[in-house]
Amino acid sequence: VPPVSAPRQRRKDARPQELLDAALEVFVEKGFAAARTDDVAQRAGVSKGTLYLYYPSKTDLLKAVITAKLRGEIERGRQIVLAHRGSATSLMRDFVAPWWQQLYASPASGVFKIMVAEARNFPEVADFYAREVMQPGEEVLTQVVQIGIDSGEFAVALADVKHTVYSLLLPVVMACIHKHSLGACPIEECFDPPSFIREHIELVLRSMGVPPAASAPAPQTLASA
Amino acid sequence: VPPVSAPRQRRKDARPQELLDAALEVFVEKGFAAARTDDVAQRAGVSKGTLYLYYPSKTDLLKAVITAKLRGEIERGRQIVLAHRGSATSLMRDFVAPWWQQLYASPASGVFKIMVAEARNFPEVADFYAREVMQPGEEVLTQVVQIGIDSGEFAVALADVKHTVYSLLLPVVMACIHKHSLGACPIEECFDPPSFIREHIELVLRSMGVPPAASAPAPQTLASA
Amino acid sequence: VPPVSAPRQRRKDARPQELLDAALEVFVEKGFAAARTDDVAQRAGVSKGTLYLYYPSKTDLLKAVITAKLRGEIERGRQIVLAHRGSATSLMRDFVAPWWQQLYASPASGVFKIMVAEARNFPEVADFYAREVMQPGEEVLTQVVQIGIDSGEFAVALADVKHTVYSLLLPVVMACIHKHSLGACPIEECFDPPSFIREHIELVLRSMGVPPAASAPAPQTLASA
Amino acid sequence: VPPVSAPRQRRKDARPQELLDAALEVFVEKGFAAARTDDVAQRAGVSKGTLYLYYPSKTDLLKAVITAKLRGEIERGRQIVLAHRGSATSLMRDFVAPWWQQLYASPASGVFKIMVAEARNFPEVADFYAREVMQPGEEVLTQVVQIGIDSGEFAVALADVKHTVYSLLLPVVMACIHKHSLGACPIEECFDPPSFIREHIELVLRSMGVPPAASAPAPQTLASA
DNA sequence: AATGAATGAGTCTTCATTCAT
DNA sequence: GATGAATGAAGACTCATTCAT
Repeated sequence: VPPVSAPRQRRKDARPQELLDAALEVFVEKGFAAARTDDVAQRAGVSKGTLYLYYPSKTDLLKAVITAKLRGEIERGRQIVLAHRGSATSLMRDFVAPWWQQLYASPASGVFKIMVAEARNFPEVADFYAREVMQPGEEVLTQVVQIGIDSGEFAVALADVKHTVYSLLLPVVMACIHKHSLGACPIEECFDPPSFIREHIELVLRSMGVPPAASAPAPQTLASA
Repeated sequence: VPPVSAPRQRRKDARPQELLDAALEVFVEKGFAAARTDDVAQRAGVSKGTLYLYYPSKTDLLKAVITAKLRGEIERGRQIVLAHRGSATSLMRDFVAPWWQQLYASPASGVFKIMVAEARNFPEVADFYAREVMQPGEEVLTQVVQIGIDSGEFAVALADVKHTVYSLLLPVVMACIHKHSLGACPIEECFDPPSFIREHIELVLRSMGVPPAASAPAPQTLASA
Repeated sequence: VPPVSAPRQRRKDARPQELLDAALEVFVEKGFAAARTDDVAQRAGVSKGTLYLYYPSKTDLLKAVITAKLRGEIERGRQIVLAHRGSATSLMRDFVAPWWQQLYASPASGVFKIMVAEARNFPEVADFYAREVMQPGEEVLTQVVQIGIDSGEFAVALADVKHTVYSLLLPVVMACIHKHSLGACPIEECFDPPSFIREHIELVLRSMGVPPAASAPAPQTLASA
Repeated sequence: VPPVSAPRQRRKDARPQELLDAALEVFVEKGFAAARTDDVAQRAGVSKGTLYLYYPSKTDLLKAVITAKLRGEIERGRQIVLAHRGSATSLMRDFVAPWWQQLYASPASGVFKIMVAEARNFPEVADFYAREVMQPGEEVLTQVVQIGIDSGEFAVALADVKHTVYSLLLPVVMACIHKHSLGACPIEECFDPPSFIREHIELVLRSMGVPPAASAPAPQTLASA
């Protein structure tokens, strides 16, 4: 009786994902242009030739990395907002914050660094990112803020909603980028991203007139999510 | 007969600066690894060989670009704070905002993109940046916030001052980076950075309990919406 | 119950020949160096690995193609001459011409192109070709011409018999080569090889003092003009 | 006083031709696909990089070799025919024969081998060859034969002129190709191309009813041209 | 000081060949 | 026998750097 699934076959199915993981690591570490395809292959545990069995060129690998790693993240955010039934404040504190904390913690956070570095060299990738990531991402957050305004929770009368969304979002994206650039250098630094994300959201809520959360333990609970 | 200070002489003295300007442009556009020294030389109007008369290698050129373009910016910020005698709120609205708006508008804003992309590949550059740019930059802003707290203008009881500074600063850095990556791609986008910077500062001030500016600023804020 | 001679078995026996056919096609089309073993295998309807079950290397495949495809052709020519009992003129018109027309029409004509291209890279193949194809080929034709001279049909007093044979043979070989190089390109061209072969033989006969064919052949010649 | 023309500069001007010569040699020897750019560069006495300063790719080098080496040859033939005032027979014996003998002897003869091998892989090159070499070449010969027919020297009533031209031309082209394939292999062979070319032309003339040249020494004189 | 021709190490990519299934 | 995933050596091409002029 032969084993149910031969390792060779299982390998073949897993390869594309393994290669994407390896490529993400190397591209984030070195930058796309400075990354060697050898390194990607080696980190995935295969030879250089194997890489080309799955992706026809280094550039195609880049595109695959970016699209594969981001599609899911945005959809997760949209689901959170669609499913929520409570207050906008709770949505921010109990769902947006953990979502971002997990995004920051995951390797996918590196994609922002790649995007920023390579957008001008690969216009198609930039198009994809603008259309499939940035736009839906902004829409989700705009919806959250709008819910808060409509319910009277948030007071943003004086400010542009779009700019509020940027004030809310950009620091998180910047934190993701920082994690993989200066944050990865051996420089002493006391920066706790989960806390920062939580407090930043709190700061924006405060700016919209939302009073601080009732008790102290609450934030700690969120941090563990 | 006074020497006419031949244009050639003037040219020669200006060379290093012209080369730095060209290098900044090309590095920001293509990324350091993908940038060709040919392009830098050509954009500076000299031959490739001439470049090497002034900078011994591409990497040295990178270091020179980063150090030369940022030193002044930080010092400007420090001077603003040191010289200021009025309220912290006014400091934010009347000095920090214009400073950042000018930084955003200047080519120096591109250095953030280069830094983010190359920090891990050039640890010495990262060290310089952390020591000479990030740390002083944070100090200056921390000082401003502290002035506001000490004078009773700002209420940041629940939040870490460091995190408040990050909430204040990161969106601006992110905007600078965006300007030179996706913002430079031919994608339709309605984003007015000077307005955003002003409103973002206002948002942070509001989060610290500072009431909106009396009369003049408000219409401007609305007008930009 | 008689065994039905499973198609698989028949297939297996035919494999080597099918592979040679496919290899000939691909080598003639692309040239040996530019031909990919993948293409050969695919055109033969097998996997790349199977190719190596039958031929130990690409070079061995080349050798097999050349030897297999030419051995028969020469032998056919020799048999024609040996078996013939009539005049040398009739031998040329009624047997050599059809033989060459068939050779031109068959895929084997492509071997000349391969040989010409690869002789210097594969001296052993060149040796085989010189010994097994060119020499016997020349011998057969020399014999035909000699028969004509001996019988008084042909007058070649001033010319070397060897050169006469070359004058007779080279255009046909060249036509075969042309068929698979420029003749295969989408270039408008009005060239009818069977007519040319017939007329070329007639030209050489005329140069040896043989009068044009009496009645039947002439109209055919004119018709093709 | 510096030397009038620096060797560096003189070198630069000569490089393209030196590279073409080297490329022709290597392409003819190995075939285009099997030829290594390193070999071409080395044979021209430069480094691989230098090759790419003058020709942007291996394919462009191929095109340049073919066009550069053949343009002149055809023009030479046309000039011969245009300038001639004597009999068509003398044109053939005294001008076409030496022209072909020189072509055979020159490195340019190798271009036929390259063309035959690469026509299908490089349609543009095939187009150029068909338009700029084959067509004018045929035209020139057709003109010669037509002159002979019109003046009553040649009797080709029964044969197609086009086919007569092919009978005349193809053996010479085939001889050129042979020189660089099997003829270049270490195979004993007694083949004297200049004699063959002379006798082949004589054979074709004879087929058109032209009597042999008056005296024996004449051919020898032609051979020395 | 300035030039730009030349270099050659380095990288992406291909493909003949192998071998576990 | 048959397959096709995997390999890695080889080759086209790039580009930072040098140096003769």
